[in-house]
Amino acid sequence: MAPRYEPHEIEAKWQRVWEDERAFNVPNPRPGEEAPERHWYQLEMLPYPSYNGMHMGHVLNYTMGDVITHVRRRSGWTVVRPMGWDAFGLPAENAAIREGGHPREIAERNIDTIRAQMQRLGWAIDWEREVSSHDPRFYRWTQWLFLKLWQEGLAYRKSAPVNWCPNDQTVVANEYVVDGRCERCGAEVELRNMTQWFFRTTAYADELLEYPGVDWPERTKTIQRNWIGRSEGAEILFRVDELDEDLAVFTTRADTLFGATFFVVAPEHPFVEAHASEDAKAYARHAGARPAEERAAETEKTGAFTGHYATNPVNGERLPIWVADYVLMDYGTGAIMAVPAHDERDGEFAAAFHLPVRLVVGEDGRLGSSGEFDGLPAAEGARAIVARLQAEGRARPTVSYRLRDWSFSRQRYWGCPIPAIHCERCGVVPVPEEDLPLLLPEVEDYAPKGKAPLASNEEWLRVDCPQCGGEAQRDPDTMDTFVDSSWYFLRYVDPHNDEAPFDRFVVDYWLPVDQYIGGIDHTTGHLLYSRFFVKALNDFGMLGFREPFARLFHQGWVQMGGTKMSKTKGNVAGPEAIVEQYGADAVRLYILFMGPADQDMEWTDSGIEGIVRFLRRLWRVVHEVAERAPAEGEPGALTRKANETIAKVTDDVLRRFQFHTPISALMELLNELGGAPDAPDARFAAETAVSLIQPYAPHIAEELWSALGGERLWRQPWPQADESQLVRETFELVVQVNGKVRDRFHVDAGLSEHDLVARAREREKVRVHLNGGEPRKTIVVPGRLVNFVV
RNA sequence: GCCGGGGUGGCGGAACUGGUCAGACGCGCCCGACUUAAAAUCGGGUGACUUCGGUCAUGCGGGUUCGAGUCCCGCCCCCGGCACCA
Repeated sequence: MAPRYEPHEIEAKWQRVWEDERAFNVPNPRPGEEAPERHWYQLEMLPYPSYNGMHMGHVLNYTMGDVITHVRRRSGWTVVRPMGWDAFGLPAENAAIREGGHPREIAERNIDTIRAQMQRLGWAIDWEREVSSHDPRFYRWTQWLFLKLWQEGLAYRKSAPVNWCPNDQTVVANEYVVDGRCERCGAEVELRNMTQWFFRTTAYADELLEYPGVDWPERTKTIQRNWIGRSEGAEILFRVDELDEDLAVFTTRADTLFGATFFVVAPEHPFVEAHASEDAKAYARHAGARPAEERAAETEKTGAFTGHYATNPVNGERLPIWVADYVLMDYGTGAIMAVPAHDERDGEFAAAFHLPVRLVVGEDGRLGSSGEFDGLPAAEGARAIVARLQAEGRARPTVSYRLRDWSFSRQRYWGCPIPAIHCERCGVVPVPEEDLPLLLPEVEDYAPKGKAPLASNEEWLRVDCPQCGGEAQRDPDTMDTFVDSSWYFLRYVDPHNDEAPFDRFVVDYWLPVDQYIGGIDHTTGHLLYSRFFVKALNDFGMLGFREPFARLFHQGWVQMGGTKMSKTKGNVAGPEAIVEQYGADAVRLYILFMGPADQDMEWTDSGIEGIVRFLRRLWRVVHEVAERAPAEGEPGALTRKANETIAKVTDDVLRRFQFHTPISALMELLNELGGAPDAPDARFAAETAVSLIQPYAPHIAEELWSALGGERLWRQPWPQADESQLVRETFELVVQVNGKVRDRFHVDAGLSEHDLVARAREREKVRVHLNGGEPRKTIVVPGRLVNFVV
């Protein structure tokens, strides 16, 4: 009799063994010593410990990573699979304000809960590499990297309009403003002019458009490319004769220059304040104060004449200069030449203010009314016009981007302090490297008040200038948490390094990350920032690659009530209830069996019974086989089925990234095995089933492997399909007449096409449908079918 | 509007390069066995219609092909990204 299946007992037992035997701890290579050549860096996006526990979306994500880790490990790869915590950030801070307590306590409590859940689920993680962004041993190096980027000119300060969240009382990066609202809290953001720290992400705009040697989903690359928004065009200077001043415009349609009939500047353009009429200034003040969202939603064009004229450099025409809010200050030069005939928005404006319209590109795509350029195709015309103006010093080809530099200062407490000192005499001075980490001080009150909470900590704020020794002040802002997550994957592989953020030899060994798994919502944020960091650090000579993530997979959302699980919506389901009732193996199998991992899925536990039945049947059948004396005889159908399953599971996991179909295949194998537990190859089939299910359900697999007399399944080589067993000796031949199946019967696989046709024609059902006639055409698909066309 | 992804049984989904009557595997449902009974377990059935010969079925309409869920053209619907970006 088989013992009872007690998931809690066997799961605890094997988790202890794995820990004692350091089953999933992986050493780093050392220079001069031999290290495994086949290595694999398996990474899933690090969790944000804002919940007191994981939800099923996390479980899906990390279980997928776990399956890959096991299959790769057992296929001969040395797999590193670390884990850590994105612990800084607003949710912990807001929770602390709401509930009392310190954000550190809340973050660390949540980390403890999540870590315990992860361990309970039995994931193959190298816990000795655990890092947390709020740990001074980590953020010391975040600060160090900031100083490096600053020193190299990739971090700088400037006053610029930034997104201000009035609820969180802090700046929010463009990437995390959705529909004009703060992605975190949903409050409508305002534009504010503030002096902020920026990373010069635009320095890599062109390179970020390319993905050399990188296997990413097409849609992800498209989203990033849309976000970067590269347009080729030209900057053209228009002269304002009476002011003896030039105004630059950016255009992608230099071919329409002869069609310009007016000129427009953005309300925020310095020209308005300097030279515009009082009416125009009043308009600009009013328009500029409106939120960008509202401006964009406006269908009616509004504007005012400034009282000045700009001269079109190509034909000397004087164009009235208007101010209008449909022109944006932060794209191009904040000024445009308006061509109402060839630009929809300019056309609307011209209609509203009765301005002239002049057509200069014909139906045939060639220029007209354009002087010497008449007859040229548009693209060629644009080049020719820019070339002529360039010779006159009035134009140059340029490229414009939608991408903005990343503003990363936050007026909040719970983040990495910025190691910069403001000195009246010396300006902004870096904190000396030997003074790092610059510790986050304790403060009494970190409630947002519109200025950084650290600014109220006088004692911390006051400091001697490292350059002149005079009285100076620390920078009171903290860094965006996306700075932490832009390099955590580098620290994971060298987490205990006290000399540097990471060792180049070590990162060059493990990285780029072989497989990254995470949500597509991070496409224009974290994923773009991480690429920026890696390119910059490569330029600094700190590492030897330019892309952080070689392969990328986005899991679908686990939803409840049709929307993504979120704590604020209250639709969160965690694994604990199912773990408690059925064990970790059941949860792991069930979440992967729910459907294709890249598709959104509606959470329901109504199907868990099927998985539990499967596990119990597996338990019973394998024990039944283990207790029988092996039968004598030739391998048969079970051997072939087992080999087919090996091929299917391996291919699905490693090549197709499909995790639910292997479970179906294993169910099929078990169904066959259950029907023939006394077959001569039952033992082989049982061993194969247990071995193949190990990545999904490692605890029951270990236990059953022991029952079959094996040991340490996690160290056993991944099964290889025996090709010779995949070849069938007979197959079912389908016979069609005019494409309709009329008969099917088993034939020897070795028959020639001629024989197949002959055998097919003998069949009674086929003869009836052939009606005595001769087929006009016969199609033979070897190994499958014969089709007669009459 | 532009770009990307997707529409298959009551449900989740399978069918990987056009080729074994599309629907694997599981859920649900129905029937049966065991049981005093229930649960659990085990066995069987389950796309629709049917005059039981078949016929119709993968969002809709057309096309290519001996053969289309799979390829092509047009349309409808759903999801995601970008959007007054010159």
